[in-house]
Amino acid sequence: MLPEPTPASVPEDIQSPADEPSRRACLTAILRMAGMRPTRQRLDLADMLVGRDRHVTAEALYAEVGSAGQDVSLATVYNTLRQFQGSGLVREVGSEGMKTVFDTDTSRHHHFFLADEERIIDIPADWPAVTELPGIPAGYEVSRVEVVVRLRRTER
Amino acid sequence: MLPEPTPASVPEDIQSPADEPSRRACLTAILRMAGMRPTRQRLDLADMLVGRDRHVTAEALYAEVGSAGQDVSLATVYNTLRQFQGSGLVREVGSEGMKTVFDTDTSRHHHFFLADEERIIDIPADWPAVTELPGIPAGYEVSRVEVVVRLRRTER
DNA sequence: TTTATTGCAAATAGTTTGCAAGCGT
DNA sequence: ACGCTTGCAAACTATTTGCAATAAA
Repeated sequence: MLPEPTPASVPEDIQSPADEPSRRACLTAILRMAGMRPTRQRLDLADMLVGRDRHVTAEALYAEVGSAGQDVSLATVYNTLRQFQGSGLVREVGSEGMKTVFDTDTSRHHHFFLADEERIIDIPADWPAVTELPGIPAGYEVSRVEVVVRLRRTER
Repeated sequence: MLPEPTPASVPEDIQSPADEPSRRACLTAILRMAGMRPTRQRLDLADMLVGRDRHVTAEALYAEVGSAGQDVSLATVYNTLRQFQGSGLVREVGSEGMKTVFDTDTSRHHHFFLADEERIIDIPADWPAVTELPGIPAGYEVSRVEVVVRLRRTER
């Protein structure tokens, strides 16, 4: 998806992985493509996220960036994560809005989630949602399987 | 699951549905069974929830109970919903904790959720999670299907 | 009368925002 | 220089909690 950046000359006085300079160049290109100025803080954050396989909270990323010597304010971490989200660099997990929703039907069933209307509808319990489970990590057992089918209004 | 309450004599000077008094008796029994004192506010809240098919937020329930003339403080609504949840009278929907989690992998895939450890693990994208969709309400289209497999440590 | 429950206000947690100062182009 | 970004603090939203007053057993 990304063009390999031209390998720049690599100085040796860097304590990070060997491909660090070209990685920075790559990240700069990505930010530009997304219409964002490649500021120091955006590069630092992108560095910890792009191409890595992670699940992070704003708070955790803030702590991490801080302990790495770089310095990015918490507000900027929040704002930058939202910008990255807007550009498809990261994706929000779960998050059915911020309020807790309680369901009076406590039996096994799944949900339609109408984001635009802040509304939740039950999917009938007899729907064969998940017929086969993925391999569970050792030492764990399934406590609940929840399927959320997010709906949006059809255009026109 | 509940024994039918003995049908009490039903006075006629009540503006609620005809079975209201026996319903209150039933709710009282439920609260007692759950080890809660059947206070006025708990009965009022249980009345709007038990046996009805609803998805409510604390805020919405508070507004509703207020506009119904009864009066329950917001804090009590919150606390009572948690108590009801503990007794299995209601169930929390979704809610993977309160912090927003961002995933650096933006491709289609699902998640294991380890509640105890505040940790999320990707389920490999090739897992055939949902083979068949439920009937979608008219006027809507699916924007995303998300499966959360909640795991807990196996005891011992 | 003893113990549970309520309501209020204050505390907390997570996140967003306004605005002056600073950086990228 | 011009405009986007940052950082700080204050604002906000959702929820919990401490505690004195009150109601249930």
